[in-house]
Amino acid sequence: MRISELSEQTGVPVPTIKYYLREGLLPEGDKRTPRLTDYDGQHVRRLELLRILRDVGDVPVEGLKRLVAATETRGTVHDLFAVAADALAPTPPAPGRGREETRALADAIIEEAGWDRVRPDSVDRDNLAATLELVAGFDTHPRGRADIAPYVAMADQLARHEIAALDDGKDRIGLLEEMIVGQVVFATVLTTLRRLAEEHHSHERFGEDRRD
Amino acid sequence: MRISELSEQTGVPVPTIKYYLREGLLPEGDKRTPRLTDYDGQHVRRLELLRILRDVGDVPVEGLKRLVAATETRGTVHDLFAVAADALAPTPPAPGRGREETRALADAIIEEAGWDRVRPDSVDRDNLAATLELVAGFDTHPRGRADIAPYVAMADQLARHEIAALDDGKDRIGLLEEMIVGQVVFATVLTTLRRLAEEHHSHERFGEDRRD
DNA sequence: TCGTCTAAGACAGTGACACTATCTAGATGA
DNA sequence: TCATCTAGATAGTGTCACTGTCTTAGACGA
Repeated sequence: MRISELSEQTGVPVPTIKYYLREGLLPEGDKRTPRLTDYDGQHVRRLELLRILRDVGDVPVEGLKRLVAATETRGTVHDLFAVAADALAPTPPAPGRGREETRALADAIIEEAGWDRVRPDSVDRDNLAATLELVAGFDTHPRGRADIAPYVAMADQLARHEIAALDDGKDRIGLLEEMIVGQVVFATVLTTLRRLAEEHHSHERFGEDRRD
Repeated sequence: MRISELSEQTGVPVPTIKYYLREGLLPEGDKRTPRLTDYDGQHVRRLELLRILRDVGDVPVEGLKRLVAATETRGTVHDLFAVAADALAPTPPAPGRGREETRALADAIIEEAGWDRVRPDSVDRDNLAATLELVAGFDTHPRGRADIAPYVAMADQLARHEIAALDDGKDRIGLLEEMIVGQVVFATVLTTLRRLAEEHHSHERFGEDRRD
């Protein structure tokens, strides 16, 4: 398959494909001659995967690179997932004042949840701490563990469901793809559903409420 | 309070405050003379709110503008929330092929959830449809209602919890702020917690799994 | 074989976004 | 007094994710 065909089949413009090739997001095709390269179904699939992660999940190109690098991870499938989680997590903002405490709070939340398999240096420990730091000082919202507890329970449920739903017939990269797409797609879906559900449920409490 | 003080108290640079003033995100201060304007606690609070929405929730400036406009909404608090939900929702991408079906599927999901108070023209109906459209054709992931059902149940739980948690002592704008900050902050928190939970729970199933 | 098409690869340019900087004229205040 | 600050207008910056242009040269149908 030539690059123009690859472009037609996926809907991704040729210059964008070239860009992804340059960035190492898409493996090189089979170079038949210096002027003819052959692409195949593997490239089509990779391109579709990249587009879903970008368009649905807003994963930055930098994150996609980390994810591609993560596929090289040796060890168990669990190890692979852990590295991929870091790749997918946003880079935490530089700590401001109060990060020490929020980091301790984040660690306490994770411990209390019983998530003892989370690496001590997981990027998301810092992400959680950073979010708590940013909202500290704003009156409404999360002051301590109690406010977060319902979300911990929810996240736990979600994760169990998603891990259980993975298709055992796949190889490690297949499992990784399914996990990542699920994480990204359902994060978006859940956010949207939640806004819809809030619109619905606010009616019962505030449907007649005309307060100033 | 002068603009430099407002900047110090909030940590937002003066040029950024001027930018927000220009964009109408921050109300003008009290103009004592043509060269001296007085800002107060209301401005501090608004600035903190704007920063949380941008830094934690990645709400674009355009969305912040829609939100500010939404505060003018007459009618019930429920009406106010509905307009704010549209303001906070991303603008749906232009429909591609297959949008008709995914839109019908989105509507069916909402109906099946029993969310009959959602406006027929809610922006998030299109957002849900757009996401379903983008992942259609990728083998893993949401094919139909059954895949989405667990997320619908989860969103329903979340929304009930959050609506119930709102402080009844506030005025309509206070309620709106609490709702918005909660939505945005907890969406981020939940996404992070979920990645952490997946790292933990993947250990049980894949901790020894070294498949190729 | 000729002539047109298209590819690879290098590199420059674009557009959106969210600021950030500069400049001017005119107060303010130690 | 005079360095410092202000409002307001306008221009510039940095990042990100592409997108376009150009050159060289193989591919392929007539």
